[in-house]
Amino acid sequence: MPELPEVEITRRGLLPHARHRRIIGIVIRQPRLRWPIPGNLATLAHNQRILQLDRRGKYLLLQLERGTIIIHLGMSGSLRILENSEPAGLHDHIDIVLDNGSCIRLRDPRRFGAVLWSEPNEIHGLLANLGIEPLTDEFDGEYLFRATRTRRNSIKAFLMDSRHIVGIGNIYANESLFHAGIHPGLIADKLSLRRSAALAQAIRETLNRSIAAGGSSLRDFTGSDGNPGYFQQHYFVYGRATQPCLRCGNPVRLQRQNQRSTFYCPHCQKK
DNA sequence: AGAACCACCTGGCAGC
DNA sequence: TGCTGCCAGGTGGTTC
Repeated sequence: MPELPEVEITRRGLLPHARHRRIIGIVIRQPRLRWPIPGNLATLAHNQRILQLDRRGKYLLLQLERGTIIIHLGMSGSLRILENSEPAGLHDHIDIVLDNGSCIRLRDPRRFGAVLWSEPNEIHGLLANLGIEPLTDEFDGEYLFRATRTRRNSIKAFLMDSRHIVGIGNIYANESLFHAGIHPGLIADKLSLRRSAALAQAIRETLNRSIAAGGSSLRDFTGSDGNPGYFQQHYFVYGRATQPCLRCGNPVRLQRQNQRSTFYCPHCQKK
């Protein structure tokens, strides 16, 4: 489920349990994620304190004293804090064992996630070409307008391209375009300055609303049977094909776009 | 340079 | 009940 809000909720949920703790071991049960987990990760991270937990786009960054553990949740990944003695499930691929008897455990059934290592002062290749963070002040209508000027693909594909903007996946691209009243098939460089401002605002509000909703159940990050706090959300268009638009009542339409499902209201969203 | 498509993997669900 | 086919929240690499 992880797009920017889910990763941010994960970060906030883990933070109080992980920060200032020392890593005393790493248990790798299944190294074959999107890329192999480095075989020497336990050695690299051993005995180091977790100084900070950052997020860049959909990547979580465990900043250690000398290096960084980079975690991506892929399509199906989730992280929880558990007692180290808690038995691991089928898809629990790696534990980062902490010095207080707990561990950070990654579950990822589809194994599209990643756990990688970055040396101090190294800019990892995966992070090197990432675009703007949509929740920063620099991201506004003018920025979006300028960034789309020469882009001839659809605005939806543009929003989902992490080289331009990070953190917006299929769900929040659909939802943001709905809230801005913009048709997902609009060619990006046809977006007016005025509508760029509406879209930038819709993106911020959609992401922030979702973070606020998920943040209300952060306590679920601890304990053996809790789900990460982002499990239940309702959407305006995503997953609602043929159902009435919550604004105008006309049926929500489903269309394939760049091999992804695109949901929109043909009445509320115009090219 | 930029856009379109494929691949990686498993689980869940609809339809038969 | 069990099989088949299709779908899924991401994204780097390849091809055009």
